[in-house]
Amino acid sequence: MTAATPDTEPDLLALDQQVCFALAVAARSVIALYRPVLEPLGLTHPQYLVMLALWQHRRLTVKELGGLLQLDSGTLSPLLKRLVSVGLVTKARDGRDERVVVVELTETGSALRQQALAVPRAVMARLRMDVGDLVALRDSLTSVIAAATTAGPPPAEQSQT
Amino acid sequence: MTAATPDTEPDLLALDQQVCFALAVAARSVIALYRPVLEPLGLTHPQYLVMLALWQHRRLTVKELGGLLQLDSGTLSPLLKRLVSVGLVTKARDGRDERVVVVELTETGSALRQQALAVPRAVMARLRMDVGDLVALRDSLTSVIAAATTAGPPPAEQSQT
DNA sequence: TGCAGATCAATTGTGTGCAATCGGATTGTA
DNA sequence: TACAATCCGATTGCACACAATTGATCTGCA
Repeated sequence: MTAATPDTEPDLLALDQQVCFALAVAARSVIALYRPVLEPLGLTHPQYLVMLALWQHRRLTVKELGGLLQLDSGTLSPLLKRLVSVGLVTKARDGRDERVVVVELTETGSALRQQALAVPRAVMARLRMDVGDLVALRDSLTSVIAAATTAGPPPAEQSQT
Repeated sequence: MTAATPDTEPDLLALDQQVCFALAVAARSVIALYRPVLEPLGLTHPQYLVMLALWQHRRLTVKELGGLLQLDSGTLSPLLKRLVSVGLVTKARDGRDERVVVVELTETGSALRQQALAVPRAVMARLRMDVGDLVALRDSLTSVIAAATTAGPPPAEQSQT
């Protein structure tokens, strides 16, 4: 039980640090689990996420990709450049709006999906974990993402000047 | 739309991807919450974690730091170099074992703790989130970290020792 | 004593991730 | 038609994060 004493402050502060540190370590650990599985495909984890988005949508602008993956162009530009260099995707400016760059799968990129289908199972094999725990984790993560992304800066600053 | 069909295989595979992606996004989002709070202290989030460890232990070897934070020397070396350059910590080789590098707080580094005490509260103010959800998240994360770090490569290789 | 193997930190190279800025293109407005 | 504001992606600079290698040191064993 959570002792409902008025002085719960210290616990909350400690909890915050535990959660953030655990979040960072967990993300790195799970991504590390993907590494050997993705290595035969020649993909890093972020590249795998980009390919997942393209396998689903076939054709996306850089901005759309950034929205889906929560990444900006500073990260996506070099990443896509590498995917282009290995022949998995193509980049081309949209004729109707020359500002927009459309990313599209190549034949090779589409074909890679077949090998990628085995990835989730392989990762799950390494991460032997209770399904219920996994569902609970996903729900918790959804809450944090919502709280962290909607939360404006602090509560609200009184305008001064 | 969570269809509870007896053929749960596809759902599990999809869930797996959601979890890992959500983990990456959540970690980045929460670390982004720390950024403006840590900025007045002149610290990045990984640097803040190193300082937290030193405020607690006062004196640690690079290896001990790596064990506590789950980071290797390739990450810690340049990070510590920056903390040394701004005068928060010192590095010195151990006299008894010249391979070991001992990291220690300077006066400035110790004094910074006073300002850092306000950090958790400020982050919690930005992350307006139910405490129960936070506890659930921490517990879930603990499970994943345990599962991801203890899990050897694939299921099991035939012993060859 | 002497040497092979292990340990530890640093370094190098690659790949994200983010802030800030730039240049080209489009859109709204006068 | 001009022109300012906006939008979009690329680029630059900095800071992790990890694999692989290197160099210095220590330890165990013959």
